Amino acid sequence: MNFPLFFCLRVGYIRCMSTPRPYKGLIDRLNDAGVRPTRQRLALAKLLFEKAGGAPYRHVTAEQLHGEAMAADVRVSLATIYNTLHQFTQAGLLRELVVEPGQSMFDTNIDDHHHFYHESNGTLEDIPGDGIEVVGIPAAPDGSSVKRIDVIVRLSDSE
Amino acid sequence: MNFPLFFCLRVGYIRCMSTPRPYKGLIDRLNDAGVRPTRQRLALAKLLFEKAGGAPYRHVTAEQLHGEAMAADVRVSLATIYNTLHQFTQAGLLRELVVEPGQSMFDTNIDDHHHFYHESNGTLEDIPGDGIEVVGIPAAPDGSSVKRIDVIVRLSDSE
DNA sequence: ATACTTGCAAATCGTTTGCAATACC
DNA sequence: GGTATTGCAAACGATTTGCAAGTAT
Repeated sequence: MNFPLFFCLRVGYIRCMSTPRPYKGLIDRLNDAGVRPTRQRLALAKLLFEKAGGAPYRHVTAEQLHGEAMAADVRVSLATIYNTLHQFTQAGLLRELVVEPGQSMFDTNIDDHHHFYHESNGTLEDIPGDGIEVVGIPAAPDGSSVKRIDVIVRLSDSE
Repeated sequence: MNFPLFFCLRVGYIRCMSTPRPYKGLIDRLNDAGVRPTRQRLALAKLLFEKAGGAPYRHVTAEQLHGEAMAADVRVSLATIYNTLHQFTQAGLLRELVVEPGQSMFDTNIDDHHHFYHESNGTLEDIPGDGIEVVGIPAAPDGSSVKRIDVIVRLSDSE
């Protein structure tokens, strides 16, 4: 009779996610992307994909996500954060952005779109894909093809 | 009588730069930019601004430049390379680009222009400023102004 | 049962810094 | 001569890796 074990698990789950029907949807999402839905990956997916305050998407660094995980009582090592972010990126769930030397940001918006970068506070803001367009790109040289275009509009405080 | 000393200096110079009238022009350039034309800064400026094979401009990393300096028998520490690259950038002689996580590139072209990035070999290629245009940028939010727009066209080898 | 994941701690990489020695004007 | 610059080696932060222990299917 493994009731006690089962009970423990439930408690663990409830503590981790704080919403009634927590990981439903996320599990499918991870499975569809081909990443095994482990406890920590689900917890991070929840933070990434469901915890966008008002905004539809998020831009986070590994350290930030780690901090959020700690705050949410989800014990995940930083190494796992990095692994997970890269796995998600490879699986097409995230997009990695480099805006400043020294650290990567991960964007939960994987559609074509571009970014404002607020230099004052290191924050990124989406520019909707149809709000901007790049024209006049010369043909890609020789045997290469365009994989993606990144546009970063760098903003500095000024009135 | 300091003839011998003078002689040594000449030899040093000739060894360092291998062209008859070596730093003329570069000295002015550094002075105009407000950086003192020291021996190592001149040597690096020479590598940066005069050693572009056929292309008008260069994209180098700190490590690359250090390697070139070594190869040219110019003894400069890596720390000085970094210092110099940042001083040149601040002085408006270079432009810093971040294309991949983990390292910065420095571009000797400071005019408005954008880049192809060849993911296969980590190489950057200029797209002339008038060969590309970004249209439809929403107004900069609140009290901020556009400082600069970076467009990176990422290329991957195909077929 | 087996292969995949995780955590930890150490290693690595690019970059920065403190400070004594040196070079510039 | 006085200040700016350099080199070295150590410090640093972000990221990665190796490996033993834990977890998913």
